Amino acid sequence: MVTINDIAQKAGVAKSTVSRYLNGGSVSQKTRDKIDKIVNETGYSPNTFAQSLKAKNTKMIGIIVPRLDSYSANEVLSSVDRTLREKEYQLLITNTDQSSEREIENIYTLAKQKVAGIILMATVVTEEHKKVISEIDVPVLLLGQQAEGLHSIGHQEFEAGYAMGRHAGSLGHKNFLYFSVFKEDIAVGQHRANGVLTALNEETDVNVDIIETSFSFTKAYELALEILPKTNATYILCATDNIAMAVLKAAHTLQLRIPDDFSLSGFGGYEVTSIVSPSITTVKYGYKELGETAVEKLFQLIKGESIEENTLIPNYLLKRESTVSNVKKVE
Amino acid sequence: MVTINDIAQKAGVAKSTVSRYLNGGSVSQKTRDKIDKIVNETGYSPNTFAQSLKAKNTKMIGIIVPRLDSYSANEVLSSVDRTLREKEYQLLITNTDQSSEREIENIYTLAKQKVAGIILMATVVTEEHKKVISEIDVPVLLLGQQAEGLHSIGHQEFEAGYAMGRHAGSLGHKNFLYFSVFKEDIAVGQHRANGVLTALNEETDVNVDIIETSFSFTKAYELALEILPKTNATYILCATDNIAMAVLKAAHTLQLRIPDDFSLSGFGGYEVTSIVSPSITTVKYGYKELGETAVEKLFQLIKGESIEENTLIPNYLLKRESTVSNVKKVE
DNA sequence: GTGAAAGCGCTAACAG
DNA sequence: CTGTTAGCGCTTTCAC
Repeated sequence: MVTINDIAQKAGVAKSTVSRYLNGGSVSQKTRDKIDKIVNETGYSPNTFAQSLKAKNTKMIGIIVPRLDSYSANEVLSSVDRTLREKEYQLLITNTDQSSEREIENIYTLAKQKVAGIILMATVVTEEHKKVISEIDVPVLLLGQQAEGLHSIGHQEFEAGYAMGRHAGSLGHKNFLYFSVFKEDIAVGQHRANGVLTALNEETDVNVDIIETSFSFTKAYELALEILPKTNATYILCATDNIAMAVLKAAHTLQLRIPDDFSLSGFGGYEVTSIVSPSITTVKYGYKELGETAVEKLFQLIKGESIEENTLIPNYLLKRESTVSNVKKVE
Repeated sequence: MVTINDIAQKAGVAKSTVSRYLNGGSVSQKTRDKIDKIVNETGYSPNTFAQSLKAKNTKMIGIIVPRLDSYSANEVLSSVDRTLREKEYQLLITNTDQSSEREIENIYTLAKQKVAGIILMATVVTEEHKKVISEIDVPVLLLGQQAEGLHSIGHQEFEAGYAMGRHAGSLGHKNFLYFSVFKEDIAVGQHRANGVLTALNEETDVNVDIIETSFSFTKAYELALEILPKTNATYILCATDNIAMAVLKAAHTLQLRIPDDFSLSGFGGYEVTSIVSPSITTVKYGYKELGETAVEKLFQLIKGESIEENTLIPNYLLKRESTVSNVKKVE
């Protein structure tokens, strides 16, 4: 391994001069050229660890994701990665497999690695999270959820839910079924759901059943198999596209037709919703923008600038084949 | 920041003793307890960089992926991550956005970070790759491709192609269309394709058209829109599930029916192929096993053990609704 | 502009 | 078993 000492020696200068050369300090053109040559010859590249030892932090950003096999997580990941690369930062991705405990663990691990900042895609933010975050002195940006006292960025969940609720209501349906998720998930289980329910309650004579399921495709599928035969809903709203896909599959299994037997919609704007038939009405979230803005906000945090506690990214409704007017059936 | 010195001082021992305590050296129970207490009180955790400075390598494995938004990449990623965690290793994921140049770059970056080993999901392995890999002295395991002189692990591509070809042939079709990918991709563009063609050529009186497309959904979709109306094939094989999904969508757009107008199959075993209707015949690859075995092999490499140059993971055919016997149409 | 020297936090002989 | 003593490769004063 070639070190700064080797370079200094070969160039006949002190290693501090090489260090200056490396870090843009003042070095005469002559010395610079000399060192340049040696560095190129040897292919020298400074030892990141030795650098970090002094520097106290690195050009790395850590991101903690609940799962690697989720469309939305990957969209954000791609976007964050791209944005970071422009800034010559490295992304360190760690996966928690949806374990809250592992989230805490990973915050520590990343802090130890001296990442400059952490983006945390938590599902649920506990007191313990807050404690750990305050202990380490690395800025943390919450993504997708909010929590008091922590900086966060996320989607306009209420607005998304509301837009979808309006759409559903405007089609003249009266009986709705909403596949929601557990309330501990503030963003999806509360804000998104509230948006949906608020809009639906603005309609007259409507009946809304709410059923709680999880983000798991399989679980949602099994639940749908059980529920679909019993419900009289003519419009089924699902809290995520994933759940909507599960309901679609269940409908298929049960030989029910969408949108003839019932309308169906999801949330998320997953690509697959446009491929299946019928294509599924959904809300397209701004994952790319979310990733970009997250990085921007995190850097402001790192620089010590003060930013608003919570940033929300807009989204828009995509009306597709899976949702139709209820009037049709009456005709 | 609390350092080993602080601990040593507070415990009234030398820092080397603390170091030994940390690394499982021989320390008396009494001293151990004393240090234990201080460590817990202070929440001390050793500085990874200082450790790495000496150790010359870290408990991190780097993985270079061509894209973050691909099903197969994520399956492997999940599996590698899980396996690594059991060994208390961290995964450092870097993304190349399918740029070969960036692959080279990332190999360097990871080597500089002193990862213990690198898993490279390359699409094409150039001479430059080989050069770089030989320069750094970190073991590299190629995943999904093979190249002479490099250790690799991948799928049984030929066998997969052959199995699918047999299936297609056995259904009595005579006119086939194969959406392949560029030949530079050895695994998919050559081995998989060869498997398909070999099997198909064992049939009599068959006609196989080959059309080259890319891994991009959109590109495949547009190409399919153009090709489908012209072809007389009754069975369309696609090199990936992604391409198959694109063809499915194109068929939909063109109001063609699958499998009535033609049978369709993909490769990969993506979850979505079981959700759409008709469900799509595919080959289920062992992504999980691939990830696990990759880690295992990489660790053998790291330990300096010699392993076979190339390891292949088996897969199996999933017959679904999208492929039916040609005889049907004659009836 | 440049060099000498003092660490950064930790590990690893080497004595004792 | 434990303390002393060198470094690991690099950055950063502080004189010159």
